[in-house]
Amino acid sequence: MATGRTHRPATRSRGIPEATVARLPLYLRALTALSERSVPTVSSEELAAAAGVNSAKLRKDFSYLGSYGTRGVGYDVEYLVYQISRELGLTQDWPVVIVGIGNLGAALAGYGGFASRGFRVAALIDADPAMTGKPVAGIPVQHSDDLEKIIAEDGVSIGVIATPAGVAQQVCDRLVAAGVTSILNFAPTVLSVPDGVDVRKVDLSIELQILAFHEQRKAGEEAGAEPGALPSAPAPYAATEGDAPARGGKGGGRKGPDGDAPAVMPA
Amino acid sequence: MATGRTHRPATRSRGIPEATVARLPLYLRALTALSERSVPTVSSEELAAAAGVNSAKLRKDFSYLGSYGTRGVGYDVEYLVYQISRELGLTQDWPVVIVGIGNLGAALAGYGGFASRGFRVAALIDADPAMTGKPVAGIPVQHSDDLEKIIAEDGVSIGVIATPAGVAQQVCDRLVAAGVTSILNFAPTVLSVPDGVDVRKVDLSIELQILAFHEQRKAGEEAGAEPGALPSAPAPYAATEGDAPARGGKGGGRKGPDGDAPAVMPA
DNA sequence: ATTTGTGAATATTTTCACAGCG
DNA sequence: CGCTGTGAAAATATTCACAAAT
Repeated sequence: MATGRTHRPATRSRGIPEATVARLPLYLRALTALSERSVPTVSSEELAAAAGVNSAKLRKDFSYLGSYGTRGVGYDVEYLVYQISRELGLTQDWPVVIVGIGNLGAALAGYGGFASRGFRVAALIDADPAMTGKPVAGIPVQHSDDLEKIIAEDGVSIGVIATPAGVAQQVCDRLVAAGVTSILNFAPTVLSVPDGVDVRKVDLSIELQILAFHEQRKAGEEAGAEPGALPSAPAPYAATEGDAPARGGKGGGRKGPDGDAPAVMPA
Repeated sequence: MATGRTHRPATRSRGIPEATVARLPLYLRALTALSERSVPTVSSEELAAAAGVNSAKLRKDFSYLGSYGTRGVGYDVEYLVYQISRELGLTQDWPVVIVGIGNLGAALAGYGGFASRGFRVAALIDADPAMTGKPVAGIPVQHSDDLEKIIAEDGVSIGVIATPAGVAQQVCDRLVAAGVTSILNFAPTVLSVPDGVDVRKVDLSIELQILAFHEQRKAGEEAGAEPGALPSAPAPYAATEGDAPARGGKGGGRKGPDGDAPAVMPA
């Protein structure tokens, strides 16, 4: 899903399925909340509800980690918090650098959820000289000229890119060259990285588009058809020509000077 | 994946698989970039590379939309942009409200990727009276007292929650009561919503945790075992007791006053 | 009595590989 | 030819349902 190319069966290693890995943080969050309320044990049913999944799935997920529950009783909260943390690698310290300190970068820097897990914001990096030295969330911003040095000195292996899309790839290249092997990308671009480097992306507008899709569906279903909008099923095989840009029409093409690519994203 | 309970076959309607829907925005972005460079056609191979997927998957995805390509040639860029936009519901205008105007909310408000698709930031809402009237990204912040009125007046059906976790559920409840049926949640909480309301979540720290998992794997593989860290396979069935919080130990339990739950997230 | 852990059944997603069309 | 569109196969993921454990 993120690794370079065909390489290993993706879900390799001791073979915890990717889908399960993606849910572990969810369970961990729910468990941490219970832990804080000093709840000693939970059943799969309760925990599943708190995490927003169904209990069969949760039990199956946990079964990949080992037999950490007690039949007839449930799971010991503290014990499970520890086991999941360990599995996720959160029992060790992960220094992280955030590159691009605009609104988003600042939000990330101040985000409590990082510090409370094994993550430590080792440095904030921005290309704007005016930002250099300015403290954001209590951490002084450093200039991107020093990127390589910072990464080497702190032994950083995880980088967060919160720059404008236009410079994301070059920032990525520098991070990778400097030794970073995991990247969380907020810029709306596909990053290409060498094999062995993991990239995960968070694209704010993609999520909205998925919502729009479902929203549209709801509107179309609610009463046969909509006024202006297309009705439910625009039969496959181009039944809906007419107001579509005449297929193959190579001429001008609409789309103002605001299309999308250089996405303004705060830097 | 977000709808209330067992209800409809999830991937219902004209039956575009969820996995495909989730990739359409990706294709759209790549196509828009091509469109801006006035590229008239693309092959599945090229487009797949630009979108970061493999070409068989892309062709399969497009096959759910209809036969929009030309054998031996490829896909007409403009035509495909239109078809995907329409499928995603982006040919109509979606007014969106953002609740919680901290760093994150401000980043979202200024995010170019919204405006460039069918999304229009109809209002920014914050509970802090000091924020009221202050323009953020050119839009004046409104007070949350007026939330219901704003949603009704603008016919908003999509809401973005960027508040602290502690108030996310109540904000959600108000949004839903006021008529919002799709929610994008950035607060690290599981929101419960009535049937028929879609929720998608973006959790910044979850993504990092998934990266940490893979990062840990890399470290463990690279040379048999690690110094301090656990080696690759902590055999199932609790082989790894010892430094774990004695199972069932109900007493104190570690965990400072910084656990996680009330997550500080900027408001 | 409960509630876990898990095989087996089902559903979904990805990938292969090639017929068919332009 | 080259490239799409798609059945069929393979791989993943989810759900069922119940035996086993406390």
